[in-house]
Amino acid sequence: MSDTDNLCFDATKIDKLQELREHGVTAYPYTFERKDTVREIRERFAGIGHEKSAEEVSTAGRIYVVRQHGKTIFADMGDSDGKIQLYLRKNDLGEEQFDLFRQYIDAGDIVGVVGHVFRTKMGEITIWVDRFELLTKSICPLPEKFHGLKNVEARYRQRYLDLIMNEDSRETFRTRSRIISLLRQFLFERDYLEFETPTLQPIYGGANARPFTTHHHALDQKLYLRIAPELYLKRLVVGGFDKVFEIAKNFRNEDIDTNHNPEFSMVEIYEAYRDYNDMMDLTEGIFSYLVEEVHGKITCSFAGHDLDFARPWRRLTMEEAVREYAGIDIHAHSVEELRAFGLAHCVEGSESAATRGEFLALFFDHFGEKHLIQPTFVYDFPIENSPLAKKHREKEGLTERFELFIAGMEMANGFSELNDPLDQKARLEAQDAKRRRGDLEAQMIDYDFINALGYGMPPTGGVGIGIDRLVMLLTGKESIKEILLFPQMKTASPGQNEPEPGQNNGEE
RNA sequence: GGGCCUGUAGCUUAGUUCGGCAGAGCGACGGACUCUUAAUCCGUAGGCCAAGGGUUCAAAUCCCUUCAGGCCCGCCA
Repeated sequence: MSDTDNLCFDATKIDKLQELREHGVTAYPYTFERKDTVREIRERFAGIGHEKSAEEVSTAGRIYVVRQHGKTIFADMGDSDGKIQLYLRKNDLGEEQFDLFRQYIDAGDIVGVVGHVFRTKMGEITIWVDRFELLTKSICPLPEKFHGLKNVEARYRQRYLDLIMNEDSRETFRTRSRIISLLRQFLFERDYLEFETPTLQPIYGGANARPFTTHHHALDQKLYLRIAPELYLKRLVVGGFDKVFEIAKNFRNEDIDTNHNPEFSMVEIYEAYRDYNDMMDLTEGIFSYLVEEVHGKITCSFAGHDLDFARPWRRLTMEEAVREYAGIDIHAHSVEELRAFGLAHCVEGSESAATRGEFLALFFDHFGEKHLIQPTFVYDFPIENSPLAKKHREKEGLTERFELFIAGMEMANGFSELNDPLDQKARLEAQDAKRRRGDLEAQMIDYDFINALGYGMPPTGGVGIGIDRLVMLLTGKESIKEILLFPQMKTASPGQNEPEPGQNNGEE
């Protein structure tokens, strides 16, 4: 495969680079003494008039547009949080430097400038450049200055270019960074400890999902990329850390769509001596704090919905949700009647479901989820699909588990953590039996985890919050690809995904 | 897995209905211009119309296959 299939280098720009070197110009110097950012200059000189400032400024950034006017040049330069106009004159720079800029500095290049600030006749705050230095020569053409980079696929595949060109995209990822930072701050202020647990796991667990597999050569052992950090974080609670959390990348071998990426971020939080009611309170606290910090108010709009995060939020049991949205009382009917109801309404899975609990979950998924627009906790899940949640203290066949729904999306999942080692052993054995029967999403038995419970885990509440969906919500982006810097995309050009000769690609 | 839609120059796109020389703007390159800002003016180059096959005197356009992407549904937390 030739270079030109993969590279967008511009022959003219490479020629310019070569000529610059012949002129003794260093195209890729090592440093530049930047004393001011664009934002600082804009703030400090907000009141500047047409007279040049006495004070000298020194800043650096990427050139976006060059407007040549014979013996003067205007250019727009931007750094990570702003753009500013440059003004260069042949009189000031001297013929040699001026011609160097005119000939060789293009949109896309990164330069450092030293000069004074003034406001042009048209009112634009501008740096009157005394001297400049090429800091990085760009040899790829920049997209068009006015329309920018719009092509969705190119924006995802070449995110760096998207970020260079689209301020809206930069703003989205600034917000993402801020959300994660605020989340940490919220938890640190409440004395939670942040830990990192293994991503490569010999036994996967903590969720129902199909894992990615890999192989460790020296150990000659199969390993899985984690589908959840849950079982390791609970070991920490057993070990005596009462308030822990992890912001974890999880990996699930599933299809990709507007709400799912194979690797995604989640915060999982565990706290001893708390139950699922406390974790619902905590979840409310986190979301309402973030909404208020990011939006400056307790509401936000998403996908055409006006969402109100003022506490307390609606809480209803799964039975109540099914009664309200499916119009059927689970307990008033036999399993046969429930099946007939399910079949009549084309509820997926109705043929094989065998218990009230299974029908409860099926009916909720079918009728309930899409109606839950305003923040709503649904709680008390059937035991059948909650192998890590504690049995309900009063209700037979249910667990103390909740999920949070906002705008029809599942945003969080938590429970009173199962800490009875014998119960946990039985439930994981049941999962493993399903797995051996071919259920690709059922869990394995982690005996070491069961053993840890055997030493005694205090009563514990836990919750996992999907960070990507949280960021979608707070940035108003309806596709997960818009809020992931590098969403998973199928390899575009043939040959790029093939293993190097003589190497094992690590797949099982 | 199913449905709908998209792919034309570096970027943004017209042309596809109804087959008839592949067009524009920006960008690039050369030239003019000392307060412009989507600068302006003059000139030049740049295309295997996603890939492959078919129908036709003639295909960007019609048909088939493939690739990549978007949206919706299914599966999935």
